[in-house]
Order: sequence, then structure tokens, then C-alpha cells
Amino acid sequence: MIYHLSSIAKVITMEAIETRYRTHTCGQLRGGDVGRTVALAGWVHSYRDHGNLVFIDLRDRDGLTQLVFDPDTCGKANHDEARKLRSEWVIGIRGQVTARGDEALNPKLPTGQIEVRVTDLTVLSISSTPPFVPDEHETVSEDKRLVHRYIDLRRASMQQTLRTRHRVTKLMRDHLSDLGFWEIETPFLTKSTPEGARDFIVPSRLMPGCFYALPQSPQLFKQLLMVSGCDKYMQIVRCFRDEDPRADRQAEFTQLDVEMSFVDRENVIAVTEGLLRRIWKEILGKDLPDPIPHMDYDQAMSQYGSDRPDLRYGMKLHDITDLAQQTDFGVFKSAAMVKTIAVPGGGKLSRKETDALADWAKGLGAKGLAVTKVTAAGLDTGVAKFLAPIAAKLIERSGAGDGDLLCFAADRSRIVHKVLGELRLKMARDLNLAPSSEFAWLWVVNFPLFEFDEEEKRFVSTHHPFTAPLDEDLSKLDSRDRPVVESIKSKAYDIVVNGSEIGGGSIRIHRMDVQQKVFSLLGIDEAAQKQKFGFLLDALHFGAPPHGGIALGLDRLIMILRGTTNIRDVIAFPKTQSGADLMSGAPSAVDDKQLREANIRVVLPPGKPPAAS
RNA sequence: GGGCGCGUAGCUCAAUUGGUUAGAGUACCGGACUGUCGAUCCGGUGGUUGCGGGUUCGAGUCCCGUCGCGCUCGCCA
Repeated sequence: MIYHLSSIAKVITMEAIETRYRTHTCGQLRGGDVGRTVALAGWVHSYRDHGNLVFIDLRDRDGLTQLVFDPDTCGKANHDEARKLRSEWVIGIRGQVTARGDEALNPKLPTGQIEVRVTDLTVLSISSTPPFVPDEHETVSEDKRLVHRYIDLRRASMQQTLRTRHRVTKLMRDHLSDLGFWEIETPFLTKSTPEGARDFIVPSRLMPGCFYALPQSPQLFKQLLMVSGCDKYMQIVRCFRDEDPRADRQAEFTQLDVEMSFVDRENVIAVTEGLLRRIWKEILGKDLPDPIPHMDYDQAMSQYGSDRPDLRYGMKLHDITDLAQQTDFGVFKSAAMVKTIAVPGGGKLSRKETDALADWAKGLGAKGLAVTKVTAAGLDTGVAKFLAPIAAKLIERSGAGDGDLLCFAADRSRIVHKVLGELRLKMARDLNLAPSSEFAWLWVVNFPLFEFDEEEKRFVSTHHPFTAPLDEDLSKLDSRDRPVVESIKSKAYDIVVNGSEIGGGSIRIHRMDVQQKVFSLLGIDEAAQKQKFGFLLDALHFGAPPHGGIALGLDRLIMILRGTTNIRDVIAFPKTQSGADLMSGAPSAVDDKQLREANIRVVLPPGKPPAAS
């Protein structure tokens, strides 16, 4: 696990609130405090027993302070007690802050100019031998960390993450409050929504057989708050989606949810940029581009094969469908689309490695992956012999240079973009092409409003069914012609940094007639509309203002700020890939009484033993 | 639901082609030590090799099943 702690601009220490236990924190004392009598409390981070002198590094969330137990100053009883101290015991001490001698300075610690010569020691709490110690030098498997999360969270990097998370949410509230936003809570026990992810459901005791759903997001409620005249709403809110987790995804996650009335796309974008600019400045000391560039969805897909391109490196996709027709290569001539990317320095890959790439591409649905190497003399190896007639134009169009590897995908556009888009990411990772300390920001705009679901043979919303189409495309909502419907663009926008989508939103539909046309196009009939979204549709009858908003993924934002690729690192009490909390043991069976009250009977799938309660 | 990887001492790991009593570092326990800061030195305790079954003269190692963790595809408006 790598953290770029060095990017944290300054060491932040807290002021201790003076109590009977302490006058200062363990990260607070400096050379200027020499001579003071202080009290400290914290955990024994490490001990070094020299028989006569005993050194203790005392830790709290603020840092480490070295304590010295010298029988001459602390007395024999305290010295004997000090020799018994072990890792993670909780102690309180009193003593004098003294300057360290020149040879005893510790430049690794902010408190390294001083130490505290102890006069009084109180053991506040002893600890069993811990399963692991919360030291950054230790590497501990993640499941052990999750079982004893309260110990893992004592580690400096985890504390730094929790502190960063707090500072970011405070900035969000302060910044948006200053702009006139109100934080308004929305229900967690709510109505199941038909589209989108699988819902977590909660049985109703009072209405047997009925269920609440936990919100996938407060989408409908924040729109209703706009209809309610609240004008500017924000909430830092938990969302729930019952889908399999990933490295950057948990079933419950946190969003900064924002909605505004009487705005257009650029107003929401401006508010979001202002907030992100302030967060990056205050947390990392870095500036964002002003403005953050916009890119059309169509351009992102055709040039990068992704709707969230990582712009820290090149390797653009180049369309060579026309050139491919001039070759005798059957795979190229028969394909609907042929595109290529030039991998810088990829020419050093071995035959074995490029063969492995082809296998990898097959896993993504491609029939294969054609490659050739670019040398000073022209194209060499791989499919070079087929490309001789177009070699010069190919090199010119792709911008490839000596030592690059040209990779080709020939297929339907969806497969071509998927394979080359993923290949871009893989090559950047394998060849280390992405500078880790840079941030490449981007707004992706003009998404298609609908996508055709080949399996269900119907249109589905790209974003969600309340997203407004561009004004110039309104008339196309009456069409059922697939190319026409697919050409409708929406007022949706995603904010992307380094290939990670950290937020997205849209201007919503505020007119009843438009909303009904969209439902109709999605194949949701009037009865279903009324049953699923009746309350929103009702609200649109009673004077809905033009409105729109955005939701930022707080967990992913913190991941980027902290330089981790593991979402569990930025959540205090996260769950595993099977949705378990290894510390509490959730989920677990409940007793029969609880089931009866909830009017629930458990029917296990065949072959599954009942869970232990 | 599918694919890949991992599971050995409290922790992190090793163990040759299947071969003697499963080792090391660290932690822990005992001892020594007045300037350490990942202290040092000496000695010691510590194992259901995730679990169940199988193959074999012999299994940490091979096979089958199962559980857990991770990555990933599907999924995630």
C-alpha cells in the first residue's frame, strides 16, 4: 500500500483541550516548550529498555513524543512500572519537557528536538499482546486489519486519511453553505426504484409483506426539494446499491449530493469546479486548470475508447478503417471499424508478451489483437507484411515513432473502443506511463440520452430517466427510429480526473410532457409510471422550476487525494467483497422472533446450510 | 454466477521432484545493559500447514470438495 504522504502540504497538529489527563497532545511539543511541566496521555507505541534508562514513544492521533524514565527523576516505583509497559498500553504521564542533546535529536519526528522526562506514571489501561502493531513499517494482511479495525485505524496513515476525509467534508459544507446551499436530510427508508442497481430492501413490520428500499441515491427527493422551493440543496449522504463490490466500489458509499434551481449546465459546473478547486488547494496545495476543459462524449469514445479518459498520457485511438480497405488483410477489410494506438516504447515487448496481449484482448470480446513494431526502417514483425501498402500513411496518421508498438482492433465500434480503451490503460500501467503526482481534469459532456439494450431489446437511460435532453433534440423524442433516438444528446455531465469518474449530474426534466415522452420511449407505461414515480410526476404538475445538480463520489475523491487504489483504505469500517464486516460479523442470521415480527420466512437456496446466528 | 491468485507460529514469510523432528525474522517470556529512537546482546516458549475427504510406504507440497480473503468479468440508471 503506497501513500504519497509527502504531498500533504503541512503537518497539522491539534490543540489539546486541557483535562485531568493531559495538557498537550503527543504531536504538539517543540523546542520552545523546553522547561514546561506537561501531562500527556496516549498509547505505548514502542519501548526501549536499557535497564536503567527506559524510553517510551507515546502515541496519540497527533504524533509521537519520546518519554524518558530515569530513576533519578521518576523514582524507583515509576521506573519499575515503566519497565513493564508493553505495546498499546494506555498511559498518562507528567514530566518536564527537556531539550535533547545534539546527538540525541530525532529528525524523523516533528517532536524530535525534545523529550519528556517523566516524574509521574499512571497506567490507564493495559493491552493484551496485539495481533499486530499499528506501525507503518509493518505489513499486515488486509483481513487481519479488518478484523481488528480499531487497531489498524491507529496507524498514522489511516488517521491521516480520516483527518483528510473530515477536512474535505467540512470544506464541502462550508463552501456550499457560503453559496447559499442548505443541507437537508432525505429518507433512508424509501421506495424501491425499478431502473438501475439492485436495491437493498427492508421489511415493514406495520405493513406485512411490504418493503422499504434503501436509497441508491436521493435523486427523486432532491428534485422534490427543488419543486418545494428550497432552491439550493446539498447533503453528504450514504447511498446503497446491492451489487458486487470492486476495488473502488462498496455496496454502501458516500456522495456529496447537490441540486440547484434556475440553473443551466454551466452553473452547476462552475459551482462544482469552485469547490474542487478549493479542496485541491487546501488539502494538496495544488491548483486546478481554470476552466477545466470539456470534451464531448463522442470524442472521448472515438479518441480514447472510454467515457472517462485518462489524459495523463497520449496513445489516442486513430481511425484507419479507410486505409485498412487498401490492404489484403481479410480481418481488416471485412471489419466495420479498424483503429490503432501507438504504444510508446512498446517495441521492446517480446513475441510472447504481444501474444499474451492478444489473449487478453480476446477476454474482452475481441477476436484478437494485431500488432506491429515501428522501426527507423518502417514496420517490422507481426502483421507488418499486410500493411506494407499503407505503412507510410499509418505511421503518419498514428504519429508513431521508432520503438513504438502499433496495436490494431478490427470489429464493431463498440468492441474496438472497449479493447483499445482498456489497452491504453493496461499499457500505461505496465509501462508506467502515467505520472503519479499529476492530475488530468476533464468534464465529459453531451452524453447520449439513451442507449439500446441489446438483451432486453429496448432503450435504457444512459444517466437516469429524469435527465433532460438538449433543447435542440426535444423534437426527436417522438421518434422510435433507432438511429434518431440514439442521436439524442442529454444535458448530463461527468467530472473525470486521471481516468476516474468522481462525479456526474445533469439538468433535469422539469416539464411534465417531456418527462412522459421519456418514460414512453423507455417503455414504462402510464400505469407503471404512476406506480413507480407517481409522486415525482404529481410534483411536476404543480410548478417545478428548471433545476439540475450533481453528485460527487466522496470515497473516490478521498482515494485520489490520498493516492490509494483501494476504497477500503478511505472508509473507517468497510466491508469485504462478500459484503461482510469482519469486525462485527455482519451480516448474520436473526432469531425467529425477529423474523416473525417482520413477517419474513427464510428460504435458503438448495445445498446452503443455514448461517450461524 | 464465471475466471485467476492467495491461505504454514500472534504477525510477515521460507520449506528442493512428494521424503528425517515444518524453519527464519519479528512479536511474546526470562536475563544483561545509562542515550536509545525499527535499540543491542544471551536464552526460551510458540504449529489442527483454513476445514473435510482422497491418492501414496510417506502429503505443507498432488487430486476432489468446501470455507475465507483479494483482483477481475458479468453487474453497478
